[in-house]
Amino acid sequence: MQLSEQERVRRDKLTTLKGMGINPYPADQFHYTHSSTQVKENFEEGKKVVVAGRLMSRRIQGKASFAELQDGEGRVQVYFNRDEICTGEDKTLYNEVYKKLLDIGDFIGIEGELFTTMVGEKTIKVLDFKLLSKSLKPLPLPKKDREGHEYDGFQDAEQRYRQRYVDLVVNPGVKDIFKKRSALFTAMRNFFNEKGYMEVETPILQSIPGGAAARPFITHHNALDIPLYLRIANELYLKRLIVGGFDGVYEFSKNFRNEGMDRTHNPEFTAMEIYVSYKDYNWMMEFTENLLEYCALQVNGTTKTMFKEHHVDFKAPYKRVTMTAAIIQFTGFDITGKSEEELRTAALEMNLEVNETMGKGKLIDEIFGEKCEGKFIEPTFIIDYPKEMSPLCKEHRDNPDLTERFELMVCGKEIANAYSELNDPIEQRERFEDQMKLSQKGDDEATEFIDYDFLRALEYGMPPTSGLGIGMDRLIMFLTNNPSIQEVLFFPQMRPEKKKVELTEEEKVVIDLLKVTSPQALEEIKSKSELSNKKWDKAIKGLRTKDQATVDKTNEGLFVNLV
RNA sequence: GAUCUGAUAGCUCAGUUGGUAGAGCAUCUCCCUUUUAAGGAGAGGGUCCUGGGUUCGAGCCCCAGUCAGAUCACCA
Repeated sequence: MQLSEQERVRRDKLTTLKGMGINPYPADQFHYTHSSTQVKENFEEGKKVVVAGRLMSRRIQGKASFAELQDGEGRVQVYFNRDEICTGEDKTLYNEVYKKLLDIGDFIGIEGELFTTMVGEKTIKVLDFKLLSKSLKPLPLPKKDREGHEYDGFQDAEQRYRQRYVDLVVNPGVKDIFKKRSALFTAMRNFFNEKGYMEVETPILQSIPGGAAARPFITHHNALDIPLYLRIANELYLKRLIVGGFDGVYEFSKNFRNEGMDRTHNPEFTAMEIYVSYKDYNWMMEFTENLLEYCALQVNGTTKTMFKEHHVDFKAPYKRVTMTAAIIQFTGFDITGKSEEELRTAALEMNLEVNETMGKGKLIDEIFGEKCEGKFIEPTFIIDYPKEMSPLCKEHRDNPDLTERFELMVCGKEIANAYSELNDPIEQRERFEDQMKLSQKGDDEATEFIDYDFLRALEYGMPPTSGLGIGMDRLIMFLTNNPSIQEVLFFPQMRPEKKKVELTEEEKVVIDLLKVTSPQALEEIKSKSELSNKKWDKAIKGLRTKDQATVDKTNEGLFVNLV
């Protein structure tokens, strides 16, 4: 392993510590009495405390030193004085252990008493300390001056996401995002549980990926010898539970979609779905706005928030705009009663990219998406979607072309989607079949599987039900003013880091030959390499175990491939 | 998938027309008892993302690639 000088120095210190009889990774529990915030909030001059944390900065001035200790809640200043720590003749603990063998990043436990410095900083005077865990890699050290300007920040997005642990240690704002994320989940759970709805779990491995139209990840179950799909949605399973007789069920659902990645899409993301029996989408709208108002308050302490340049207020109630009205408002075009051809012509006149595979629903969605969606900044319910793009939604009670569906738009983005759920099993079957036709026509967003077990469940009877789905990642992006989904996920998906592989001299010879042409006939490359049989064998086996090359047997013979 | 931008010390970043690789912080050594981004003095630390090419000579120019970011496309 290639070590930097600083890493070697820290390993040497580790050895020295062990040589002095100090265990750098002790096993025993460390009993602390106060957290950093408790120290500051319940501050009393002269009070004895025991604290633990990571050493984050040091200012050494000879026989005295100030340092900062960081724990789960924040930082507190500690004061090391040689003669306080080493009361006798032996000054090793201060001169050697503290000054020379500790580093920024080490975890230590401290026993001390509180005092206020001349500059007024609440501080712990160290009477004794103990190394709890030695850190072998130097942390980046961002610093802030009095005006809040940051120096030497750890800001490179790639490094921050790949090494989130470092990001969290060093950038306190990052921790706050995830505390808020957790607070949001707690708030929703409380809101639902208080109303008597039950949190449930449904399968992530599904033999039919249903409930949405999206490209699934596929895997294989060996014992059953069948394909299984990672869920793209949990909707159909939650409705089965409503059929089974629960009044309200909800699930925070990790969903997986094998589609593009960008700052608003991660291959796995979290949705919350809730289904409540005997309700309709009008009830659900009111429920949703109350829910979001409550969540915003719990997370931020206020319903008002900023997202980029937009001021957003989650205070209920929100405006309701029909999709038809929205399209008229922004394009002047009335979609009511229009045929597929008329819609396509209108879309073309608006310079939208449309094609023959698009049905009515898709065309309307395109017009809405391009011309209207981005215009709704304040939370707004868009209601009454065309039937064709909502295969799981009940037909509108007043208009058979529409469905009882709403989406909640915030800052031009969808964050919630809800229906009066379709519970007519015969119509549901027809809608699925229509989707199949769209799919065969080439619409890759249409559902291509029919879940017959779900239809069977509906045939037993599902009460009138309203369902709501909320994109949790998106919502937390809005509540924390983060335009990138990667900032609100602890570990966003990244391309794997390429490990640099150490190759032997013989292996390098073969790789260099493969770089010229690949695949190459085994006998040919072997003679070109001019290696002995034994060395050749070792080299090619080495390359195969290091995943640098493969040997493939074809009708033409054996070939070596560069990976 | 397309376009643009970027990758240099542990971190943040300079690097001129192609001519010995730089700064601040961090690290190491020495001095220093109430500081708060930053006390003083000195020292060490580099696969300039990778692989080719041009050239007497490449961190810099050319080609190919890797990774990331932004914009777009895609996305119930």
